Amino acid sequence: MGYVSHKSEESMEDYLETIYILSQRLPAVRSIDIATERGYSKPSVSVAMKNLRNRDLIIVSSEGYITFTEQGKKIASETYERHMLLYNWLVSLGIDEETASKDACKMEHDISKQSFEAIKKYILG
Amino acid sequence: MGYVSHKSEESMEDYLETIYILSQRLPAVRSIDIATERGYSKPSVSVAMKNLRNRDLIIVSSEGYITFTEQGKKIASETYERHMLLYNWLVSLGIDEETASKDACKMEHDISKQSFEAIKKYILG
DNA sequence: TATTTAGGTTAGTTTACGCTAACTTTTTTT
DNA sequence: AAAAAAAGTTAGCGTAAACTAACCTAAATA
Repeated sequence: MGYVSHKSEESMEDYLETIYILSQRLPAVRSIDIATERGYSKPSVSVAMKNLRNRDLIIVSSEGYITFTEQGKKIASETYERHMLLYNWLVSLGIDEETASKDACKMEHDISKQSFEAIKKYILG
Repeated sequence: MGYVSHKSEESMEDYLETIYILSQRLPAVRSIDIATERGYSKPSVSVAMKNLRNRDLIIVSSEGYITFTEQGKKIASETYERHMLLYNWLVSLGIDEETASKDACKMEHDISKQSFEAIKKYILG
């Protein structure tokens, strides 16, 4: 019945990627760290974490520490890998780091697995 | 005061690109043609055209025929050029046409002018 | 100890952009 | 000429994802 949004998972992937990056930089990741990193309000992150929890992509301890589930880690690391591939490629083409990062941040959500693998093979081989 | 969406102009660019493509295929472009092409309802297109009109990107005649303003044509052709560049590149990497088109459709909105020019130079040179 | 600060949540708002329902007007068909 | 179809509009709905305001709890500080 009625209209069902076909919104992509862009926002979810971005959150997971942010957690992934922060967990390499910090001993533990909390909602507030994500809010600070992304420039979002606490409630925005709180709600987003609730959604990730409901989708079984993260686990939040009673102290508020965030870790991945198997599934969540898979999406996070894949998104990060896409980002780095596109970023490194753009930088190698002479794009400045800030622009390359911004563009990669957007493109990373758009490419199919097929295109990703093809680009990877093309760039690395 | 309050929250202001920082949504990109993706939807607007998509509509302009569709009009651009349809105007190469049809003698004249109407709202209904856009709705059919994109699989959108008439009201969705009607509202979108009102927005494009308000932004001075298109002109709609009293008969309902849609043409570009200078500005609108610029955005439309640039978006289309990005699409074709990315599409041709992905196809050249061995991606099937349908996947290449889908991916290009999304990526075309994401790359900065800088990255676009660099990719262009890289692919064509 | 009292107060402040930090972190998190809930409730309600905004904007974008799809949708359906219902209307008008014009054109086509019977 | 009457009815049906085609094109467009307006009004109101649903969802995602940001926001602020206001609240709670626990830890740090004065």
